[in-house]
Amino acid sequence: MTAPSEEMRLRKGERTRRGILRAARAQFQQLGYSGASIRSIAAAAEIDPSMVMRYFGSKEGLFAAAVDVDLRLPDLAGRPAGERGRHLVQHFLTRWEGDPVDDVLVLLLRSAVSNEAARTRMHAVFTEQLAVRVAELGDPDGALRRAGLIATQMLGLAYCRYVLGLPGVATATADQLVADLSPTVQRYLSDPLAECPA
Amino acid sequence: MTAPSEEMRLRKGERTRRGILRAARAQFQQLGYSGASIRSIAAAAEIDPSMVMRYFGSKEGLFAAAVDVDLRLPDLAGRPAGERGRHLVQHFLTRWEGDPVDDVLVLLLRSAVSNEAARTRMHAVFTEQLAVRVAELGDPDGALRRAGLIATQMLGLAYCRYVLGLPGVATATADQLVADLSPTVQRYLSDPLAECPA
DNA sequence: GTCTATAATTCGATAGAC
DNA sequence: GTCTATCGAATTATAGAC
Repeated sequence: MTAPSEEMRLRKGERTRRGILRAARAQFQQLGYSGASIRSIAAAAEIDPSMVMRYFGSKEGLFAAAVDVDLRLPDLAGRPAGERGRHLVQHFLTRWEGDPVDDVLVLLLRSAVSNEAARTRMHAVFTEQLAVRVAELGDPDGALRRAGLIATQMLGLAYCRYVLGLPGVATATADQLVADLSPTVQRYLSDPLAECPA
Repeated sequence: MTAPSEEMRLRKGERTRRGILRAARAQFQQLGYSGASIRSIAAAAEIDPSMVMRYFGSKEGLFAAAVDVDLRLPDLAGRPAGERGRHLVQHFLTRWEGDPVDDVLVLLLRSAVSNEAARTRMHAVFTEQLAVRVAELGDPDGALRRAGLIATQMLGLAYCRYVLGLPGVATATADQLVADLSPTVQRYLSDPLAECPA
């Protein structure tokens, strides 16, 4: 009989690695990039600080690994035009309500205010994931602006609800928010955009 | 003939104080609370680091002084109901476009992700300034939620345009943004809110 | 009021034993 | 793979000369 081995429960190294990443996300989220320290992250993960360096090379390497994110945006083109706004809002809220503290997009949101790498990553997520989905609906010229408008509303929601915990926003139910925000996103997806002045 | 004195050009202490505050806002905004240092702030203000301690007592004291903000929100009740959304969006954008880097609300927005004092201050601005204006329009029960919805849209805009510099948002003109966002804010001000589920 | 000097921490990163 | 020990740099804050 061989060791429990590679397949069953992950190799110990992989478990350690994930433990570090989880602790790192929590700390980067609460304290920002420079506020979090390798020492405190290691303490939270209950391992030695030198292990962090071994696995990720540097603090920057750890951060880059921590902010990898796939939004897994649903296909909107296959949906009735009138339901797309609601569907998109619902997708974000379902994802966030599951484990907001653990969601990488919220971490990116918090980190981007003081970290260039996080800003760059956020731009990539925006253009490669959100804008691409919007562009699939036609109006390729306006896709970037439509996606931008949607981003202002959805990132603003994440910021007010999960970062600030604003009274009127954090106390609302997810269903209320879906009902209130869906018409906005629906309009950004389908209504004519303002003309650019001469 | 007395000294040029207290009234004309401010006392030297006051000028120094303002210079420190201006430098501090710029650095806190770019680097976050822990990323900015008293030394670098003092260098930018071209004074000695110990002066900062003398004027503000500590880094926390300096920060608290730097994030004091008055939105100077216009009176909405005196306006035609249909123009309120546009008027409010226009107010924010005019203020931000003037000197976005220097605006204290954007500084608060950036700081609140990693600083408890900034979050607390943001809550106060929200309830004492925005929510109060919204409550003046009637529907006192829904005022907090309406104000919250407006906050998600306007703070989301500030975040995407001034913090992230997102392609579709940062490249738009202020007039385009006013046109695109006004209907949203107008709806949050006046449309019926979603019912709270049983 | 303004500066120098420095105390007291804390940080990221490295070297090397086991 | 995991740990101890430590370096060098940067930080906040204080004490005191002028």
